[in-house]
Amino acid sequence: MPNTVINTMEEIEEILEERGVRPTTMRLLIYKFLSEKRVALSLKDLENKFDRSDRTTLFRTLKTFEDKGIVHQIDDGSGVNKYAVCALECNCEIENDLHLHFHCNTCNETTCLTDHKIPQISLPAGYSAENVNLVVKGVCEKCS
Amino acid sequence: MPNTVINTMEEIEEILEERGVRPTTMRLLIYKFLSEKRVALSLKDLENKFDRSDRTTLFRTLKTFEDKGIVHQIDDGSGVNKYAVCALECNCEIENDLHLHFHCNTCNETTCLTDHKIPQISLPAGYSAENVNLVVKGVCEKCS
DNA sequence: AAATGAGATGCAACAGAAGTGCATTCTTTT
DNA sequence: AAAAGAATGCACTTCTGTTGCATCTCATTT
Repeated sequence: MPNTVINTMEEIEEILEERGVRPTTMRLLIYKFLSEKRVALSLKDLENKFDRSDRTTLFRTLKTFEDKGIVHQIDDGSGVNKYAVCALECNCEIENDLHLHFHCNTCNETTCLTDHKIPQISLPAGYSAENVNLVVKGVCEKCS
Repeated sequence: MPNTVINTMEEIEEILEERGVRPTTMRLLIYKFLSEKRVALSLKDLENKFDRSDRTTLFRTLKTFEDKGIVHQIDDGSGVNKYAVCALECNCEIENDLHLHFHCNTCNETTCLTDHKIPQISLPAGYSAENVNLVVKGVCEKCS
């Protein structure tokens, strides 16, 4: 979830270290960029922003962040993976952090609607859920 | 949705013609194959089945079917697009055909749970929904 | 401070899926 | 049968994601 709070570099450094990620300059900048955006970002978005850094570095940074629970990946159906920083309490667990995502067909932006939890879903007998992905597509506030 | 009913070739021919799709031999076979499967199929699945036909033909057949409302596309988060034949009454409209999809992490199969409609979702002011995609991941009946 | 070593970064190359242009073949219509 | 239009097949391109390996950076140890 994109934080509305802007973190200082010192705070970001703490966040990364808490999760066992070495706070390099690039990682701090990438985290800062992600956390300032209200929307989920793709690798391409990072490439455009950090054009002096290599694709691979950005790619691996996202993977590292994901592995360590710093960002979560979003599949909004656009065909490219997007990422948003997790809320503080978020453990990306099925019980407590399954919010829905809204994908705007006009501006192509994907927003985390953290306040909108996914309703309880009943499954047929024999099926067990581990994860739920709910993406609503339409027109966002900005574009309507 | 994969029909449980097996259609005769004559019936399939009617279905295609009703939708304005010329019922060529390949298209009949592809529809038949799709409709006999309980699960959504990828382009690769069709390639494996119809190895004497060209990828492009299969690709374009799926696109044509999708455009004409004969199949619906499913993004189950596996990274590849999958397709399943629509139910008879399905117009892929938000009001009446939004069922959920279940993706099994073990067998990698995606099933349409047509009986499980997507619950009503409330959106913040200014947002309007055109489409909803709900994929539950976990372990299916067969694999549990 | 210099050496060491682990981790981070950059470059190149690859893999898989999706998509397009064009020539050829098939079907339907006249 | 000829013509027109649609379907198919082949080759090629693009885009995203991914990996291997060499190099660089930084923290730690001596």
